[in-house]
Amino acid sequence: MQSHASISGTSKHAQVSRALLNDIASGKYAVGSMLPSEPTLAVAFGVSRQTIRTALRTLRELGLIEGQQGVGSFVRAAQFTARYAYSFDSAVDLLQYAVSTSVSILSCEEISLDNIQADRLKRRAGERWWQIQTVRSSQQDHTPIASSRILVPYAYGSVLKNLDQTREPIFALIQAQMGVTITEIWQDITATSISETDAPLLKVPAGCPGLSIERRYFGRNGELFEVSRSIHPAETFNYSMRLRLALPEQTPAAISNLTAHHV
Amino acid sequence: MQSHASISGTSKHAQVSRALLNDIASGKYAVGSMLPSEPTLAVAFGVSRQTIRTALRTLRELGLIEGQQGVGSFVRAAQFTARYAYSFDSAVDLLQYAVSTSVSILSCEEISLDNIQADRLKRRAGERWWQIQTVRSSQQDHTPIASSRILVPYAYGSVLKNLDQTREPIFALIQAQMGVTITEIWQDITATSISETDAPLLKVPAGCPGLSIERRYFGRNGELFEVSRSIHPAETFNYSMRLRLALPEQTPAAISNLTAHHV
DNA sequence: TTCTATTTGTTCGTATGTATG
DNA sequence: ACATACATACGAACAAATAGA
Repeated sequence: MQSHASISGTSKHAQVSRALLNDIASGKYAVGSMLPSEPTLAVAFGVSRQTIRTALRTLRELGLIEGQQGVGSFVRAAQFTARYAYSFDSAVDLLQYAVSTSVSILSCEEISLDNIQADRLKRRAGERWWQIQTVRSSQQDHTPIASSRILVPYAYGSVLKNLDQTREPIFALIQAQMGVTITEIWQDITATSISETDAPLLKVPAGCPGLSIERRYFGRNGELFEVSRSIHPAETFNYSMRLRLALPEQTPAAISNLTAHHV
Repeated sequence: MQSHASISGTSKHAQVSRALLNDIASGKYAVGSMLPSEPTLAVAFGVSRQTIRTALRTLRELGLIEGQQGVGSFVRAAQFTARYAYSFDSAVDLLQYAVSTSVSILSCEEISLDNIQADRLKRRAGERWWQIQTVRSSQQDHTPIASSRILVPYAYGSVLKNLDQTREPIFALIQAQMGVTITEIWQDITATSISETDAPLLKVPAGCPGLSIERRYFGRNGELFEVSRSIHPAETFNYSMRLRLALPEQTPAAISNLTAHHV
């Protein structure tokens, strides 16, 4: 009945995502602005809403857009260009130091976000989250390495059971037990003065310089799964990484989908 | 008409992908074997083929299975090892703050490595290098952002001519003028107390917390092209990055280290 | 506060296209 | 030629979240 033929060799959704990719790169849809609604795009491109959704999913996987239920899809980034790439294996590298360290859980409690927290997380004040406080120390000499404050949405509280009996990081527990995938981590590194509350935990004088690493773990659709903030004493912690020049062959698979659909 | 109810809160395709994830991990579907066909799975799970496809796409994105048209879906791996990649465009991100800042060159002189420097660079003491000292400030309010000490091998001294007239980072100059390619960057981030010498440059009291970023630029054969160390005042500088889940096809060969070393 | 319209998310059914054996 | 299997596409409906009246 309908013409399902691929006119130019590539699929319709690939053509649509390619067109939108260009529109975003060219600034027609600026970063931060909203895309037209899916039904609108469907009419504009002359395809079904499902096809539009397939195209938008590609852009979402590239990190270019983000969909929000009840609101729309907004542009997150104009380009996905990788020249140097830093990659790591979550279990091995991200918490590599975990193997020679031990964690003690100071507290694990239900909290309501106050205004400051809500503002920082871009959430609503009063939302219920779990808050875990831990101190990580060296297993050899028991030197404190990090004081961490971890926030987990209330709905994921079940992963916190038997927390002291597992050695896995919480984001790994959420992935395994809740069946979700963490696709993006935002990491902010700053230097701070170690606060009065952290100083005794880290066994250093208050006011000492410390390295603060805040991480936010996001899922496929931008859901926030965990927020952690760790304070490390300056003398005992060094964050080092190696960045390698990314070869052009290593472009994301989704892009090759757009250009040459079949090899 | 139909029962679209979410039984346990999560979507059906998420439940299906989770179930298949377990089946693959448990060995019910061995690596190299084929999954049942999509219609078969649809009947088995009591969902539509579309839902099965959504679940299979998740597994495909995780690199666990691979679909082949006309054949079926193969199991590629039993376990999902997450790999996150941080990618950036050298000019945009690595020195992104350069666009709204200005650099003043305090000194540019020839030095001989002393024992401490030689040890840190893993070079011989007495080697001749160029040393450049700069201060970077905001163009708006002239707030100091970074005090940098940059070392360049004596042989590359020619790129330092007219240094104050260019806005490009030195590693880019070396690449362009010496015809080499920087393939690897090592980056170490630590918190320190701002020293007596840096404090006046950054217009902060000595002893304040500061973020130290040391970078080493290597060529294809491991040649060291540049070493830079920047000290940033804690209040004005925040090193943030976004790590995205890397698709298995990409497999960037980068190595990273996250270490806690003790003095 | 409640109601309503809008928008994305999910799911179903159905049909056709394309690659494989 | 034929059957099988995945890939693509359309239409329709409901669910959930949101924004505004």
